[in-house]
Amino acid sequence: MELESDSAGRLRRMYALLDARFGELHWWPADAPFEVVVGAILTQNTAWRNVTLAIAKLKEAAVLSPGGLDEIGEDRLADLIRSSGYYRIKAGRLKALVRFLKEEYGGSMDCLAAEETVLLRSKLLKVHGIGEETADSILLYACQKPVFVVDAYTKRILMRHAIIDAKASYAEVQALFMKILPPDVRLYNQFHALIVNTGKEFCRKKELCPLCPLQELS
DNA sequence: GACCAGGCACATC
DNA sequence: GATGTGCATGGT
Repeated sequence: MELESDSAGRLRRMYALLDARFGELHWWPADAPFEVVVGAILTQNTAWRNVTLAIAKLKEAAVLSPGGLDEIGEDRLADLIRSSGYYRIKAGRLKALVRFLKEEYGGSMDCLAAEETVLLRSKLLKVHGIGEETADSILLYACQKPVFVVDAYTKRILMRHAIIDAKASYAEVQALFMKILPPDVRLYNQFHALIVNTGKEFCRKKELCPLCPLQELS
């Protein structure tokens, strides 16, 4: 229990430090909920910069919509998203996603977002190519559900500050945040954005973080 | 030229 | 359940 409350305090301190350092980040960078969903798949194990190029291609081809992606051929789709890497895999995943959206919600993001959170999460996880992080990104950033998103940066930063160990599961890390923080969409959104910003800038895989705003945590 | 990036599915033990 | 591997581009 003592360890538990210690983690709670450090997570709150972490939020305060990063929020003071970066300010309001206004995530996810997208124009519409459906663009969030597409971006969530395209950014799997991929630098965001490469995703923006692919999104631009989809917009240019006027297919960045449920109907557009449903109509387009998978080979053509793969070609448009080439810059995001794993493009054949991701073309199949986008196809699976729009098929799901069409069959379950008539292609409407509003209907998707109106679904009850726990049920929607379990349904998303059954879609080919959607794992826990992608599902939670969709829930939080496209559907405004209070679900905390855990990614590689989250685990890396928490490990560097000895708040979790290497074998902590996705569910365990997520539960840690959600037990400590109130179920607030704006808070979860901002905290995750702060973590990713910090990870990109100060906490890359093979670097220590001499200028990291989290120095004083450890 | 190696290393890395906002994962996931699948095979194998 | 844990571990290993394929998928692929573009920036540093």
